[in-house]
Amino acid sequence: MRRDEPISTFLLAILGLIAQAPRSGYDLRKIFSTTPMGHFSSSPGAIYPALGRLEKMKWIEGRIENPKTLRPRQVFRLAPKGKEALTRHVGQPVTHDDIVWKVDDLLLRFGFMGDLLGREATVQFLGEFLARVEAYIPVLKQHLESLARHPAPVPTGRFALEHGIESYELQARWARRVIRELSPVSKRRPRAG
Amino acid sequence: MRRDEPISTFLLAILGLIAQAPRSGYDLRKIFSTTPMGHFSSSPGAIYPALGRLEKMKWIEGRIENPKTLRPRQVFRLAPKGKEALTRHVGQPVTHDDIVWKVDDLLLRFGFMGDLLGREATVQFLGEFLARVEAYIPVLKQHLESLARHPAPVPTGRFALEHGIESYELQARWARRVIRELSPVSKRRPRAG
DNA sequence: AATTTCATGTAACCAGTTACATGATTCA
DNA sequence: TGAATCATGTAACTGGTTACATGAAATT
Repeated sequence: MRRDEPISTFLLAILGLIAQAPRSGYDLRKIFSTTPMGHFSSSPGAIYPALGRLEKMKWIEGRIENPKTLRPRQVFRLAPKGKEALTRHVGQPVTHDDIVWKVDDLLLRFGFMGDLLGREATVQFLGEFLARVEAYIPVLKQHLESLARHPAPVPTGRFALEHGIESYELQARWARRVIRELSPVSKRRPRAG
Repeated sequence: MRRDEPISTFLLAILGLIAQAPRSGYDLRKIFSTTPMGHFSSSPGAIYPALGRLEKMKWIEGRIENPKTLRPRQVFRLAPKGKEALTRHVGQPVTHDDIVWKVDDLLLRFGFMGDLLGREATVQFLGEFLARVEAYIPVLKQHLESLARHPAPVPTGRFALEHGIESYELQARWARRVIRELSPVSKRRPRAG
């Protein structure tokens, strides 16, 4: 078995967007530069070579729309190989390192997951996510304590770490909420009485 | 006037840490790999060349500790030019783009700011940060509304965006709290009665 | 005696940034 | 008529990743 080629956050974004609907390089640029999705800025020098690579790997395929014009618009759609790779990637288990170094990536994977994996797998993903986050918070609090032992006149370092901790706590709350909303309530039991 | 050479998040982290105390490449690697500070992973292939560049720019200067051994430990301290550049960089005004694409960078700047700029400038920075965040939240809510108009069976995209909005709301609360804590309360007025 | 930790670095590769280039079409 | 938008791309540069390499000192 060949090992999976790793999918960077940037490629993930491109693949995910193309999975939602066929798109051109220009479409992607617009999305990256105008919507909250994708704070990966995107210059043509990043997008077009990436699309070229994905096409060469047979993960996407381009179809030229107006063949006669000089610079015809080329729309890419996801090829079976790409769909397989993308699906496998977003469904990967959540690791500790993901939580510490790649939250953005996790959130992006989550954002595309609904259509690709369905409800059950999504809930499972959130469960793993929640467990990892809950395990990490105490570690951060430990660091905070040792930081607090060296007081500074303007302790911005400590405040920054507190911000980090609060962020993870928020993520845990968010995950719990979404799990709840995605779990079948078997038609919300009517109030007794 | 020569334009400032831009300081990447990675260089910022290195400079800020060296500003706190003289450190070797190895020290930095340890910090990046073991503490919550710096989710910029750091391989030697990133750290050592970066230190080399900073030294060539005269922003830091290295002092070799055990000159006789084959691989002597080299400890870097911040040079005046580096301190000036770092101070200028962290004190830069908070822009909209920072809020959207470089929150990590902002938090890092904030974390180092206490020692470099003092209380007043820090509070001002937080004020700008808060204003930008408060201005951005409605924009995100707008996007959320338009997303909500295309319902999906498992709307993970919508949930991801909600996560983003909640994060910014948290940041606003955090900023308000820290501003409060850093503002001189003129000795907390004793309760009347 | 073997493993881990301290400590620094290089080389090949890959990918992203910036700036440049082209030219049609639509709008003011 | 001039500006903005649509639309795609290349070239030079820079910097980060991975993997490799070296070897002393401390620990087990």
